Amino acid sequence: MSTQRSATIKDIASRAEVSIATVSRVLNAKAGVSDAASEAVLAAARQLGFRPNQLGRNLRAARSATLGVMLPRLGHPVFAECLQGIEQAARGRGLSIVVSATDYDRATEEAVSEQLLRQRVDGLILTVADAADNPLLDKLDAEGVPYVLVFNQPLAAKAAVRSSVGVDNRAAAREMVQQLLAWGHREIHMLAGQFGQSDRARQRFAGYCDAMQQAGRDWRAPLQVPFTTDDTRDVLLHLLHERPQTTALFCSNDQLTMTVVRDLRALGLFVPGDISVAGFDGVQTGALMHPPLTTVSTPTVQIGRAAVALLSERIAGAAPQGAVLLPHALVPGGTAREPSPIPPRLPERTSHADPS
Amino acid sequence: MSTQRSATIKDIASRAEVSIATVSRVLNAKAGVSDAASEAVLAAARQLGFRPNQLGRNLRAARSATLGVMLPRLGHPVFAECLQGIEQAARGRGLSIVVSATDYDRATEEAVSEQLLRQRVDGLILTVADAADNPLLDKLDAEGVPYVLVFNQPLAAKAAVRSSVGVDNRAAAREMVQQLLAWGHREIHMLAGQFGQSDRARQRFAGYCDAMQQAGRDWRAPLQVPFTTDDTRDVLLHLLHERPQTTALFCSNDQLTMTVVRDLRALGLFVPGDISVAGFDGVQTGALMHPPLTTVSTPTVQIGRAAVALLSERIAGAAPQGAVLLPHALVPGGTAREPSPIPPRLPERTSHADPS
DNA sequence: GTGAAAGCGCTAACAA
DNA sequence: TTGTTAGCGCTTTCAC
Repeated sequence: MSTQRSATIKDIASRAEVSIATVSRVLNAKAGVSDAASEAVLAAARQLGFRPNQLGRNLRAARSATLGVMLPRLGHPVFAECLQGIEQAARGRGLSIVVSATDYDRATEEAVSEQLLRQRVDGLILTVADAADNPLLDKLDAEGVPYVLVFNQPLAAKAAVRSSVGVDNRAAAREMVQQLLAWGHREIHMLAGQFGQSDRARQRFAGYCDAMQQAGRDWRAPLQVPFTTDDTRDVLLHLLHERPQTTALFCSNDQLTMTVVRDLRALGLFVPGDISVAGFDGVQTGALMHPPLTTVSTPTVQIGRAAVALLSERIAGAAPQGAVLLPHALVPGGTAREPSPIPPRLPERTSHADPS
Repeated sequence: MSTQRSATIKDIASRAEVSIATVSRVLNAKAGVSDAASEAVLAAARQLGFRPNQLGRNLRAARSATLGVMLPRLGHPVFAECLQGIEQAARGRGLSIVVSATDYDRATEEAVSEQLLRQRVDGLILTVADAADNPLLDKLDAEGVPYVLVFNQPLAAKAAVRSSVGVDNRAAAREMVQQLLAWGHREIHMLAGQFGQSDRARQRFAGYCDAMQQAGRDWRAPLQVPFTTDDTRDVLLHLLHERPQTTALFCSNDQLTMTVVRDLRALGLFVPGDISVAGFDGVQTGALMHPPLTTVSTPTVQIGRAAVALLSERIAGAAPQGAVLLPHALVPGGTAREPSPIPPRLPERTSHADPS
């Protein structure tokens, strides 16, 4: 039990009978110290159980060797995997990360980033709810704070001044929907998280429109499902009665995809026999589902790693690199395939608002 | 674009024509400042876009308002959810968290905790690979560092000097296996992550033994599956040929459970028709599986929140509270039920080491 | 009600 | 090769 304050370089200096400058030099492995002094310092440090105080160092250096990370949710598989990549890369470079969640809330984004900046993090890695028109990013630009966006794809207009890492959401969504069309689906509808809360969802919707339009098919506005929704049965029933020719659904993220697959099944529909479902993200558990999710896999961990690499360059003085797009991949999975020639028998339209 | 150094209280002082002491008092809302001075300071701060430098504050206060968090993996749903709880609770208390992963590696645990301590975090929230005999924890105890374990259940002998939050792994596993026995299963085997890397797995195994022994059934050492394994077919084939009477499997974590369910199916077995599978953790995606996982649900988010609360008390000077056990719950799910009267036809025993 | 000054732990410029 | 000293930004005595 030691409640005593921990040793400082001063303590080492007096014990080793040298000056604090010499102690500092030895501890930082600077040249120009005699072997005798060096050994004495090292010995004293060991005896005292010396642990350098990073606080002092930081203040002096006016940097913290720390990266600020700000993500919407930490428990969400996509962000959790990305965070894993960030942490790993940061640790590899001797950097710490201080992590905050924003719950997709602008006010929280504002508060959290301010807190991070007060701690003088060397730079920021962040996903904002909406990068398209975001005062916070403008502020960071104006202040010259080094940052890298993850998952957000900034508008082309801002690409010159902003760095980001992610996938090409629009192109990837287009490819996925093109695949559905190639399988023979004609009426495909989209379900998405709320647009106001996710520019990714918007970009993926744009990709869906691209593909449908190009194929000469009608598209409709996506059904927007709040992030908190964990029962999509009513939404699905509504959709399927209104558009009974629907043979495929495209979901803007895999959390939603898994929920939809479960709920379609709960409504008595077979996936993919009666209806095909495709997703986006490629979360790990998707591959464990039965059937495995048909989805767009995105390199979440690598996105995190790349963000750290990019941010390090920015901190070192490099100019913003614009949007770095990492490769995605279509996962055939088993929740989507050619549409059945006979349309499914639709379930009764009863409310499931009160699940039994 | 402002590469200029940011304003300090000194800048405010000269602009507001007061002393830095007054500035500090105003910014910290201390009493005893005239309205005039107060307004002048606030105005100057606003004009200069002042942002308090936490680094200076920390050095002076000899505390960082930061909690260190050290977990085996950040992408793992259980830890990710826990981290979400930690972050949320910390943010609510105005604390930051600096987060590191250890990859279940002792050397990394050592290095990471040292790094955290150098940053003078006010306390530590951590999951170690093995809390039973851990030099790092002994060191933290000796140094009087406030910390709270999450998920680890310290030995009773250490309960007086250590704080931890988790579930009663042994009791919960016992209940789950008792449930399987109540359904009529007689030969139940366990699959687990590697013991050396997880005291949780060991405790859950102990619970399995408790239940089997109490029911007068034989139990066997669990099949240990490395964390990196994502194909359990060979392990399962081996087990099922050696013990063809097996009707139920108990897995020490849900990641493993989901993999096992998928692989049994790949081997041509029906779950739960041919064989029942039960898991442990209650990860969110488990409920989206088809059928939903039969598992022990654990309050991962609350564990994180409780850890922050406990740690705050420890930092404030409270004595260690020993092990806090949060309630778990048996989730009936659909991957386990009464055993089928007719034993399943076993698949051929061919190697799947090279999956097609 | 206010200000001057010390000092938290550290690094680095400068002098010796 | 070594030591002295200033100072990073802040809070907090202590004196006025």
